[in-house]
Amino acid sequence: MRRTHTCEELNETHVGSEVVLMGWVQRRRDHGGVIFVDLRDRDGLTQVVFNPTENKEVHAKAHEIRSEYVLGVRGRVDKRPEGMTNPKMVTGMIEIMVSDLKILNQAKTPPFMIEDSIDVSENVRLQHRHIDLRRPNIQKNIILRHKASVSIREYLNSQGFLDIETPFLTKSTPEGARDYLVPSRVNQGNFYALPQSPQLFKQLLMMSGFDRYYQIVRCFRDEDLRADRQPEFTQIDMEMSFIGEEDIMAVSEGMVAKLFKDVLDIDLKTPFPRMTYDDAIEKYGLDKPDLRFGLELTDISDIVKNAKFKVFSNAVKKGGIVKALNAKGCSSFTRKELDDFGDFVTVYRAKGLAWVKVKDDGDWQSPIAKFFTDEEKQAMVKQINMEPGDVVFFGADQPKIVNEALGHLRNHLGEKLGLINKDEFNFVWITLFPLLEYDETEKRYQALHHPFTSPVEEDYDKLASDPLSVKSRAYDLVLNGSEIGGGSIRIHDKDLQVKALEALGLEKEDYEKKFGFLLTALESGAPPHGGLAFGFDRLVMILCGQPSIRDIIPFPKTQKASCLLTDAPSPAGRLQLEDLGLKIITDK
RNA sequence: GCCCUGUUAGUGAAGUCAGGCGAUCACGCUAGAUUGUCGAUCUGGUAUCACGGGUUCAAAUCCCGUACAGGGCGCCA
Repeated sequence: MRRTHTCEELNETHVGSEVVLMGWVQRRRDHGGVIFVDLRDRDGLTQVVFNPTENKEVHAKAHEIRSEYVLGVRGRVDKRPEGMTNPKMVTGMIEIMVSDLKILNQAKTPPFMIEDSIDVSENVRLQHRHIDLRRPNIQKNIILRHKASVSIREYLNSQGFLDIETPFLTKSTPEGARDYLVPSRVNQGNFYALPQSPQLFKQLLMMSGFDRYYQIVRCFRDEDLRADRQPEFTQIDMEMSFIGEEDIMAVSEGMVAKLFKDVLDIDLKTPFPRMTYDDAIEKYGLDKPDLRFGLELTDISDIVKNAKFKVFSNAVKKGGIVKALNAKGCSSFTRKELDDFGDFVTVYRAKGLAWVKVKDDGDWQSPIAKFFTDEEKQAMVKQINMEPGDVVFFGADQPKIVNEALGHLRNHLGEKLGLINKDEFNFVWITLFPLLEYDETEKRYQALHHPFTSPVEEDYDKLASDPLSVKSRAYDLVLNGSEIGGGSIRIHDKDLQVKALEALGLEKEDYEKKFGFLLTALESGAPPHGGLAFGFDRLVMILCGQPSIRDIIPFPKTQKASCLLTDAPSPAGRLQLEDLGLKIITDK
C-alpha cells in the first residue's frame, strides 16, 4: 500500500478514482452499521467511510480503530450523497469508500484532543509536545516559520549574501549576557562558550573579504526567560562590507517587505520611517516606541521646577525630570483604576503617579492641584493641551525612571483604551543611540549595543572626555513596540577600537587577552563594514500573531530553562564528570 | 535574586473568601445500542483535591514550607 494523495488534496474532480490515504484518526463515529473516520495529515482532513454492505471484513476491522491510530486506507473517491456534504470541511464534498484498511500503528489515548479549540495548560502540552505539535494551529505556525526562513534566504541570496557557518564551540567573552559553558575533555579545566551571537566571527569574515554574509543561526544566552525570550533562539544574522547605515537599512527593508509579501501577502511601505533615540525617549519614554497610537509624553520640568509641590521641584533640582501623559477624555477613570495605574508604575521603580482630572468647567480635580500657582497651571494646560474630560498622569524622578514608567504606562493605556489597531504593522528605525551607558551597580561604563559599535565621527574626541555624550552608529528596527532587529556600523580601525575598549574601562592586558585576535585582524586590512541581526523568533511571533514565543518554537524551554519533554537538563554521571575533570559542589 | 498568579479525575473547570466534601459538571475513555454522521446520538460504567508539615472533633478549604508552571522587575553588551 503506497500513499497517492494527502488528506486535503481530493475533491469532486477525483470522484470515481481509487486512492490511498495515510494519516491519523482524528475521530471515529460508529453508527453500528456505517463507521466514519476523519483521517488527518498535516494538510487537512478527509472523511473515510467503512460500510458493511461494501466490504464486511474491512468494516469489522474498523471497530478496532481508536483516536490517533495511524491508518492506511485504500478506497474509491465518492461524491457524498445529497444533503450529506459538509461545507465546513475543505474536502466536505467527497468521502473515501474504503476497500482496504491497514492499521499502521496503534496509539494510546492522547492526554488531550488534537484540536485548535481545546483548552489545555501549557504544562501538559509541553510534556506531550510531540502530540501538541499535531494540532493544526501549531503546525501552521511551524510551517509559516519555514516559509519565512525560505523567503529570507531567497532575498539575501539574490542580494549577493553568502550563507557561511560560524562555530558553536567558541570563546567566552564575559561582556554582556551570561554564557552557556561547555567543558572541554581534552583540555581539562577549560571551557568553550556557546555563542550569544556570531558577532566577532562575522566581522572576521568581512576582514577575510567575503563582502556579504548571512546566517539564520541559533544563539544562546544563559539569562532568565520572558514571554518573548528563550535561552536558545534564532537570529537572522548579516554583515556587509563597504557600506553605510543606509545600505543596511535598505537591504533590511527589502528583506522584510518580501517576507511580509511572501508570508502574509501584505505590501509594506518602504522605506520605514526613522526616529532618533533622543526623540523616541522624549516623546514615548522607550527606545522601542509603539507608534500605532499617539499619547505622547510632554516634559514639563521647566514649568514646575520651582513649584511648591516638592516631589516635582526636588526631582528637577536633583537632575531629574517631570513628564506628563495626557489620557484624552479619560476623566471617567475611577479612583480604583487610578490607584491601579499607580501600582502599575511602581514595577518600574517609580515612587508614585500623580494625576489631574480636568473637570467640565476646566477646574482641576486632583490631590496635588493646591500646590500649583495659577501661572503654573496655565502653563501646564497649554503645554500638555489639557482640556475638560482629560486625565493627566505625571512622573517625577530620574529621567530613566520617569521615561520607563510613563513609557510602559503609555503602552498599557494604549492597550486598555483600545487605541491599537491590531492589524497594523508599524515599523520604525531608531537611530543614533548613545554609545555607552553608566552602570550604577558596577560603577563603570557599558556599551549600550556592543563594544565593536562605531561612534559617529564627530564624537571620536569625546570618547575619553565625555563618554556619555558620544552617539553611536547603531540602529534598531522596531515593529509595533517590539525590537525585532538591531545592528551597527562597526569599528574597522584598530586605534579607534582600542579607544572604545578603554572607554569601557578595560586595561590593555584585559582587552589584549579577550579581543587580541580581533585587534590583530583589524591591523591586517579590515574593510569598513556593518550589519544587523533580526530576532527570527520574534518576527515569526508577530507574523503568526502569537503572544508567546513558545508557540512558534517546536521544542521550547520553560521559564526555568528546562525541557518538559526530555527532562533536560539532568545530572551528569560520575564517569562523564571524571572525563571532564569536573566535580559537583553541592552546598544544599 | 525579587514581586504577583496558579496547581482539584486523562483534559478543562466549580467548590477555597465563610472548614462539615462521602467533592460537582462538561469533555475524554470504556461497554452496549445505533446504516449518514461530521463537536454524532442514546443508556450504563470509569477515575481527582501537586508534595511535606501544622492548626482543628473535622481541612480541597485556614497557616507554614517545598516543587512545578505562567506573567513581570532585576538581568538580557
